[in-house]
Amino acid sequence: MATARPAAVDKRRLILDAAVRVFARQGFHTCRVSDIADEAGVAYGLVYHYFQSKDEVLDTLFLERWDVMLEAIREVDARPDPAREKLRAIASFIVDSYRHDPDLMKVIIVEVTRAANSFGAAHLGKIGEAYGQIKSIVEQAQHSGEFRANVTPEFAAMAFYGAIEQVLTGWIFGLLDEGDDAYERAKDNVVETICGGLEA
Amino acid sequence: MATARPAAVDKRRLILDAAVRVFARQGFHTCRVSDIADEAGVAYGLVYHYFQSKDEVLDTLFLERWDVMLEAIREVDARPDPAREKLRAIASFIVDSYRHDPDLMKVIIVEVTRAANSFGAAHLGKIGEAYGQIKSIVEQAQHSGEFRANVTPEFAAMAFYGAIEQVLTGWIFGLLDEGDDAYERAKDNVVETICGGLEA
Amino acid sequence: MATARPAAVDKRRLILDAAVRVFARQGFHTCRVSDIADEAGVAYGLVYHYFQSKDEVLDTLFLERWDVMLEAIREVDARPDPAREKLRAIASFIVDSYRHDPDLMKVIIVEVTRAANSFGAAHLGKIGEAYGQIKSIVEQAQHSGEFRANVTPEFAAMAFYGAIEQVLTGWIFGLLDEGDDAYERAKDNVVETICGGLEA
Amino acid sequence: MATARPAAVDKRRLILDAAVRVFARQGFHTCRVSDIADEAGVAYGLVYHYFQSKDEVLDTLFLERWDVMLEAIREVDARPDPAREKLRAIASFIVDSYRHDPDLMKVIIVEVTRAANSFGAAHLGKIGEAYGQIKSIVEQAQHSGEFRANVTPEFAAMAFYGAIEQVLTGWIFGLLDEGDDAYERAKDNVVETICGGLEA
DNA sequence: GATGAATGAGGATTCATTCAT
DNA sequence: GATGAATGAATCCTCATTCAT
Repeated sequence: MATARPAAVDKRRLILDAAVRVFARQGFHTCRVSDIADEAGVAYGLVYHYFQSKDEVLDTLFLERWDVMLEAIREVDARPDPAREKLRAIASFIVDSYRHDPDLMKVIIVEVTRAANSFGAAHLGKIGEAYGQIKSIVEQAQHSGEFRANVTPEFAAMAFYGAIEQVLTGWIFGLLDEGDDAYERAKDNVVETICGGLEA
Repeated sequence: MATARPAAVDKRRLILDAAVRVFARQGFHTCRVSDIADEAGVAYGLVYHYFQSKDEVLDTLFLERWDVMLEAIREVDARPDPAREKLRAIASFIVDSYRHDPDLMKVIIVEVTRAANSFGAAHLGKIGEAYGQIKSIVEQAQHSGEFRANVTPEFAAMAFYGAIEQVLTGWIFGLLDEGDDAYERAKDNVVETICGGLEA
Repeated sequence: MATARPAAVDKRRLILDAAVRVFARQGFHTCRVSDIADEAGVAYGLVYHYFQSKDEVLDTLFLERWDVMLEAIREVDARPDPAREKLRAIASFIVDSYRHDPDLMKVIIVEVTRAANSFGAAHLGKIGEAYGQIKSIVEQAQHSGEFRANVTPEFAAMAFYGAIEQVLTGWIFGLLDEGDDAYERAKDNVVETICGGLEA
Repeated sequence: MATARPAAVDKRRLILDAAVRVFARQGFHTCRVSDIADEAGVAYGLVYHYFQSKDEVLDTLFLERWDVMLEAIREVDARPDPAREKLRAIASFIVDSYRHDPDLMKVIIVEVTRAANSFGAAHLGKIGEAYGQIKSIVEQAQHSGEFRANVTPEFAAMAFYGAIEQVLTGWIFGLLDEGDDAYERAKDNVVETICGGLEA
């Protein structure tokens, strides 16, 4: 998710990057299109040169990043590893995404993934794809005997994703301690909790 | 969470109940105050006779219900049961809340609990109380040896709550099958997954 | 302008007196009918038992007091005194009215007399009666030779009344020093200025 | 106070000029922002493109004009003329302002200067500056012996300004005859009355 | 007389979007 | 590509007034 800018400034990219900061800071609904333009240092008419609407700016940010994640999950799934390793790799990818660009992940989670009534609804399909991938990993593990079969894969996928998202939300809103250690521990803990269970 | 109305109609209650339906159907931000009044069959201004603002209507709905849940969790925590039983009782309470009044739970989750930028922020304290209770249950279980200590209680609380909320969200948006069987299975599955782990 | 209350509380009077305080404190347009009722310690429906509207409360206050003033001016005019004495008596009456009940005079001046677009317009006739009385005094003095005839009586009346009202406004808004001395000096100064002129 | 418009229409000026007509006709509180926009022939939102609020439109009109007047008074004060001449020049300026643009002066007096509870309060400082200038002229005249010292300069300033404003108010509300003759006479009469006094 | 629940008209303001330059 | 002036739809809230009790 490198946001490297070409030497000759790409105004479209400039606007997208500015939008991430503004959405993260003020929230999508609270900010004005002109706030994005100001942050990017361009006239706000230019936003409409590159995007059809304010919505499309967020849609673009979400899809760009979510597709990278879906691709990463697909790649993980293709590995010959045990499910526990795969789930750990996925959790790791998501946590590292947050570590690398917390603003972007905040926007994606707060404004899209958890915004069930607005953008969440619009991107239900894309979001569901991720659940589907995870579900498929669990399914395979149940067939192979690595995982028990007493929990439906659909359910397990929701629990796994829900647990991670809740932890990120905890970081985003200061309910959980952050830092490199915390990020690494979180990766372990998700897998430990969901795969291994809390019980002794 | 009986919404039984006294024989002599309580207009305030009428408005709150109407608001649940309208918020669930259209979303908080999309509906107009007049939609609530129309749904309740009262005059526009009466909403403002009983509530300071549109926000306060949602705040009231949330707090009414959330306090019931906090009380239920406290009651569960006071029992001499193993943590697994306690967590099952909590999951059970939340799932039954959804079964009993899906509109209200939809509103609470979609418009408050997951609306991190608006009402979620306003009620962070109240929401955090629930996390704290769950954390405390995990903590005790770790001390007693019922739970392993390799996961922080904070983290476990987030994972547990996040998993349940994600499942409810799945029902709310039609990503997971619903029905009495599904509800009962969900209770087991949450506990099974978080406490017992997915692994064989 | 005694606001003495009968032993058996007269609620209508209670409301009028409360309205004076509320109008003076918050202004007519800024206060609510319920503010008046609260100040009077009655339910706000009662205001509508005694008065047709919020406007009528102010109308009543104004007319009550203004009629007293018109009567006083008529009485002064009937005296066999020189015009200077008559004008002094009128100025004196107005200043003493302010001294006796500054809230009431503030309301009358700020909300009626100077509120040309609202109540001032409604009571133009009554207000004009006062100008007419003063004009008549000047007229007589010009005929008798006490006053010069190089200024129209209409104009003189406006100048006289305008000067007094401006001074009261100065007190009301803290632009001029107040106090018993200031009040007495003001009476002299108005007459001194308007009748005698500033010039040496 | 020429309201001449540049060939290329200045919409901001268009809106201000329209606001003068609308405020004069309907009063500030009675008119809607859309009335101003309609009168100016522009879209509703354009008013908010140039001004923060409806209030700011009136503030702008007042300050534009009041500053011109303060400057005129300062210029008058700098002359080596007798106080009587200075006061006459000031009265003259105010009367001519009214003659030149009665709507604007009506708005300034009715909606600001005499609206003690709303805009008058907001501009107390600016209004007070005018009183201060006049006071200073009187003060100097008392030192030089041109004026008697038996009236405080503060008081004299209030009387002088109050007399003029009352006369303008008389014109505005049809209580005094208007016309070029009346305007000229008024200038003389103010000075005659305040400086020379009514007495023979 | 007294209460206060119930009514509903009225208007400022925001801001995404368009478009002429 | 860039700019920002111009557009106008959409809605929350206030509060005077009515009226059943």
